[in-house]
Amino acid sequence: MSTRISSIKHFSVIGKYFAEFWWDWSFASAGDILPVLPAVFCIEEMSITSETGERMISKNGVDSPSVEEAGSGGNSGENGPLKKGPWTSAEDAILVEYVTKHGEGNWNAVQKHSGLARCGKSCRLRWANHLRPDLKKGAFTPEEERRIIELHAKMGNKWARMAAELPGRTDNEIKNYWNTRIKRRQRAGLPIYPPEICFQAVNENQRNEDLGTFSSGNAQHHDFSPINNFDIPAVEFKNLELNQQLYTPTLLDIPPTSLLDIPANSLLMQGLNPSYTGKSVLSSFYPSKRFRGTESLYPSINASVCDVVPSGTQYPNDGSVQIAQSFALPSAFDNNSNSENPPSSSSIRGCHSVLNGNSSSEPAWVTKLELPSLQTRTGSWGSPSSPLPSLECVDTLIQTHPTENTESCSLSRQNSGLLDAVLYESQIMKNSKNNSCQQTSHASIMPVDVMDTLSHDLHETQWEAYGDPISPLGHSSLSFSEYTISSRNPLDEPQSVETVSGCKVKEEVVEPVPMQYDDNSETANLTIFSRPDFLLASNCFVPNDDQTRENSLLKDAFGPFLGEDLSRDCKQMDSGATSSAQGCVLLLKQNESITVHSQRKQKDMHQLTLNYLQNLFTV
DNA sequence: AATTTGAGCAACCGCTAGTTC
DNA sequence: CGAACTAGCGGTTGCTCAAAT
Repeated sequence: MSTRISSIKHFSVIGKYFAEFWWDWSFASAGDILPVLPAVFCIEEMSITSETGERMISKNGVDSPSVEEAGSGGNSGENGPLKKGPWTSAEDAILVEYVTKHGEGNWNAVQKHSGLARCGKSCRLRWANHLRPDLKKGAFTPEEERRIIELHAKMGNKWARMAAELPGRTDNEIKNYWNTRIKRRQRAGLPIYPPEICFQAVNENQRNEDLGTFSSGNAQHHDFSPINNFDIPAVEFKNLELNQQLYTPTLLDIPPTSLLDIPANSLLMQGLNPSYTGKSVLSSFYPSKRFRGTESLYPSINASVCDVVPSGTQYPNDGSVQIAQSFALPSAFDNNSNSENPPSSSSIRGCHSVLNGNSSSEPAWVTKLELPSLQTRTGSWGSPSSPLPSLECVDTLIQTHPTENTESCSLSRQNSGLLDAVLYESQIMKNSKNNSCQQTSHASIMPVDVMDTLSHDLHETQWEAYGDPISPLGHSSLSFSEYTISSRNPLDEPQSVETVSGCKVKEEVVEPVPMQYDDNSETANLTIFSRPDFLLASNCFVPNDDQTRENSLLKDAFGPFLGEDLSRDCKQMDSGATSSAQGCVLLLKQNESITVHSQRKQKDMHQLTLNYLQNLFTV
């Protein structure tokens, strides 16, 4: 026995494994628990003597009670310090016994009545995550994994709700799984959502819209209807190694990998159409935290999407300008037409803390990043929901045709940073200005009824244009069609990775099955709403009073920085046009909120933004 | 064989929000 | 109405273990 135990480094490990055994064999009924306890104590006692109680010191330096203490309530914690760190089987037993007797709830009473030196919260977590008899142990099954992906595509980071859909699984478990999966797939350069999930979610969203959810204009339901909940799931991108050197000072103080993880081309696509501005990139900057009930996550976006914008009149045909709009904040494009979401006095309404009424002193995006899932929003937003193809999807799209342009190898997103990618795309856009002109002229946002009637035409013209494999966006939209169809196993890993001129690109196996958009108005509509450049509609292009004020701010803020170019740009904005500068100024304004914490950050960001714009204008 | 690195997991923290008293 | 309690969330930390170096 001692040999067996000595092979296990920590008694908590014993407890862990024993707990599994214990539950598997002893939890047929709650009444079966207690007879097992002596065995638990026996093993742990031995492990302590053989391995010492090194782990009894918790990380905060509080002496943890020994097993005996925990078991006997020697360090009850009612007056003494509460124990932290891994739970022992003895503690588990105490907790289980307590819950068996008294039921769940009133967790703070556990400590008082059972002598367990754990806070109520810890007890609750332990019970919920490990001791509940209905918990499923072991790794997720493929089916569960598939389900998690699906659910995440619909719900975002609603771990508890996801857990509710997966019997026996806990939110923490799912969260850990998801985060691990994200990391793994990011490392592998894979899209987070498998293509079929993308398509499925988009389809579901569209179906729901067709059922009238979005026309109800009722925000009360969106929290109950995950699919319609435009909640932005958190997607963590911490470990992607791309371009860290270049951006380590980081634009906007966003962890560089997080920003860069947003595929440059998706930024570009957004940039190509200012309507894309408000959400995917910026929602990453302004992640949703939990919001409940009637809260509208992005009221300004809400307003923006449904506004009518004359087509083709207000977008400067300068790709670089438009690109910069990728960085604009939602608030910049909010003309507050939605009475349900009155204009905020803050010009940075995209900021989560503002939206949620929180007065966090720190911008939410300093520490949190989320990417949009495939969710759409409906309800109070009263707008056609925009089933966002995940950025990961776009990411994959980018990689689908890596050799279409030889330049992509020298300046591909894979090998260069965001700025490089932007510059690269700018160059391409210059080369295909005619194309982009045509494209952007269609890039305006119109209300859903208009969209309905025009979607067909839009598709025929714009979509084809996007499908041009030579155009800057050609590969994107084209491959999106392919992408959504060509999936095999959603969990498939890439078949191969090939290197083209030093650029590592993932090879996607694509079955060239064309979508019949034209024959299916629903699908066509879906296509339009799914299009990245449609998704982030903005009403900023309709000048109003707010706009005028904004533009005046622009001039003030950017004049000294950019001189003639920007001044010209701002003048255009005075007449209703918009500009990259607008977004950047807002970034600067946003950055001012950082100043409280770090003038250095602000300085860095000013410089970075300035450099960015200068690069744009000089490409 | 020793060390390093990274994945996976459990647990915690800080916070917000809902519910109950 | 406010306090206490609880649930939930996002993020983080620390640990173990296995693979890589």
